[in-house]
Amino acid sequence: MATIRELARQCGVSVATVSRVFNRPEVVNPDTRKNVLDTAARIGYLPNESARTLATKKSHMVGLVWDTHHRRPGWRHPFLQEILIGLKTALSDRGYHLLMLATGDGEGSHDRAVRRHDLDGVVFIDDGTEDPALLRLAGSGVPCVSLDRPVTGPRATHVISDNAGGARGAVHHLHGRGRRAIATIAGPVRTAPGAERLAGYRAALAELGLPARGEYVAEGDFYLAGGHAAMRRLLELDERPDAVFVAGDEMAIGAIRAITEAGLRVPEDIAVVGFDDIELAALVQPGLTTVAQDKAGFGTAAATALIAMIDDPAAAPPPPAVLPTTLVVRGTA
Amino acid sequence: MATIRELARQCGVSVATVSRVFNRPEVVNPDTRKNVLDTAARIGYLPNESARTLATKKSHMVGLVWDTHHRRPGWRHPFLQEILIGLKTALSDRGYHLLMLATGDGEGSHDRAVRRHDLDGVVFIDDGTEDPALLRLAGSGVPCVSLDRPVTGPRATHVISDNAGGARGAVHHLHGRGRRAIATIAGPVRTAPGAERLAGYRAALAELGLPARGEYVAEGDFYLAGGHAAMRRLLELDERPDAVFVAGDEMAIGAIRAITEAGLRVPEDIAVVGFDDIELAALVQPGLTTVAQDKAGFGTAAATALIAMIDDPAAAPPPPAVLPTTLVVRGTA
DNA sequence: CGGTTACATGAAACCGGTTACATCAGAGAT
DNA sequence: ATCTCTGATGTAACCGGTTTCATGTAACCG
Repeated sequence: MATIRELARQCGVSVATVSRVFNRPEVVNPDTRKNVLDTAARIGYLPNESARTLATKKSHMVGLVWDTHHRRPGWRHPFLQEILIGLKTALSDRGYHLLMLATGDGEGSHDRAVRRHDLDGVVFIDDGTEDPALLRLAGSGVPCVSLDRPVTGPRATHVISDNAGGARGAVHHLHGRGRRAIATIAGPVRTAPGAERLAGYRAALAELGLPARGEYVAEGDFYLAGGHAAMRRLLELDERPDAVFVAGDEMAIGAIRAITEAGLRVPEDIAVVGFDDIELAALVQPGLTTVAQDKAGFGTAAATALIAMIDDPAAAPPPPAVLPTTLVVRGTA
Repeated sequence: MATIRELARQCGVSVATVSRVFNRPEVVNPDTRKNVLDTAARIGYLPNESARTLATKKSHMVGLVWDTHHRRPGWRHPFLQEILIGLKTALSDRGYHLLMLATGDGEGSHDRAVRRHDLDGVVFIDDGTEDPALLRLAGSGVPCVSLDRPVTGPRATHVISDNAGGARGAVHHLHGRGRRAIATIAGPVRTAPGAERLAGYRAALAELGLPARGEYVAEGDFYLAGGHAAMRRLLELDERPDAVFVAGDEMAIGAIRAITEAGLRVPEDIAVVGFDDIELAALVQPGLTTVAQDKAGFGTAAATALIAMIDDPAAAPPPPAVLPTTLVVRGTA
């Protein structure tokens, strides 16, 4: 394995010069530089990352923590792969790598791993506000960015969809289709997306001059069964709604199933708009009209924010990134 | 940040002793050991991974390479999250971490990353046989384990589902339901799963004494549209099949759609069995009967194989792990 | 022409661990 | 009492980079 000293010897220069060629090429004489680079390529020299990290305290690695044993067993993050791709691409463009730190390692191990490996930053994916190890991390001054949930810390920020705006757009769309009795199936209000989408629904009703009826708000759990149950409750109301804004696609599929089981038709009797645009939304029949999140945007926005914080250790954390949503009109509304 | 020398000073011992406490605790006096561990906990000492790696050439990290720009844009690996969880859990139990190395970095960068970071091993996820960088890697003597596709190399092995067995089971199941005109929609035969599932289908026909008709084999592409198109071809045959074994769930959904569009019913007119047991399989209506793969098993089997190779550098690579499949009977057959 | 300056480079300390080898005390053997 | 062996520990070199500081050379200036 070629080391920097070996390379220096072959080039007839000192190790300091070789190091400069790779780290601050502009300060070394162009001829020397070319010579070093050529020989490096010839003998297959690659700088050793551990040695660099040891000397500089910068690992060029960021940790990725995501919950492996989610609140619900069998839960799959709807966008994990897209987020991973976005993150990975944006990070590797800047010379960073991603180290996985799934929840469930020995207690409180995230912050340990960060210190042991000199990680330059961390991203929390759809998680983070409950685990004490994560709070400790966010508070410790390591650059952190959280996806889908706000997080506070001296060098922490987050990226989130425009949940309220997307919800508003959905309700306006239903109104535009002539619906007036518009109900909602909300996510758990203790989650940021759940609360924000509900707020957007209410804001839209107010803007449209529609009454805000308490019985038109059913709380679900973001899962299919919860959407199903919530819809059944809505169907039992005296004044049955003619449209539902559902705060998550999986719940929306459940809701549609409940509607169908009740002998009603979608969208003729009840129109449905979901939120997320999961893969399934395009595959069910009729196709689910839904508010699409910018999946790849999560990854790239997170990478951008993280790198900004890493590059300028003194600066304040960038403001939360709010990703625009898009209404995808298919068959259910 | 506490270093080993600082800890040694506070304990009144040498750095060598401290190092031994963490690496070969049995050779140090129990009293000394306890003293060192206690003070370590008190001052929050954590051994620095870069320094360890530099000294030992073992990074306790394994690379994960998976294709970010798959053959088809928008392709999502059906099990990525489950595999990741299985891998991560099994690896972190043994003190290893996962470093992500997505395809699409600068050309041929996988093997570079492996060398730069002194990675102890690599896992390829549903990928690997085409990229020259991966072949180079597998040939280079780094422990490699590939998921879903065979690989060869001095220290390479793979884990794969019992594709042939699963396919056989599916056909036997259809036969048991009284079907005799059993067609198949195969995956691309150049892929291992595609070829093996087709072989299993043929084997079952032979076992059951059913004729092997060439026109009953339609090749798909593992995607919904391909399954749809393949099914339409099967529907045009003079002797229409009364059952189809489809080598992938997504294709199966497409096939069912084609059947429905033709005015036929599933399973009454044509029974369908898929392969994979993707999330969607349980959510469509009627539920898709399918051959389930052991998703978490992929991750744990890969981790086990990898660690075996890492622990014994001299040994031959373990034989390929073949994961059993399970037939999940739902509504389509 | 002496003095300042910019530029290119080298020598050596340093990052924080591991480990080969040396040392030493005490137990057991002769 | 002396020798040997074992167990516990310490000394110092080493892993492969980065970076401070010193040095040398050539250009620039009044």
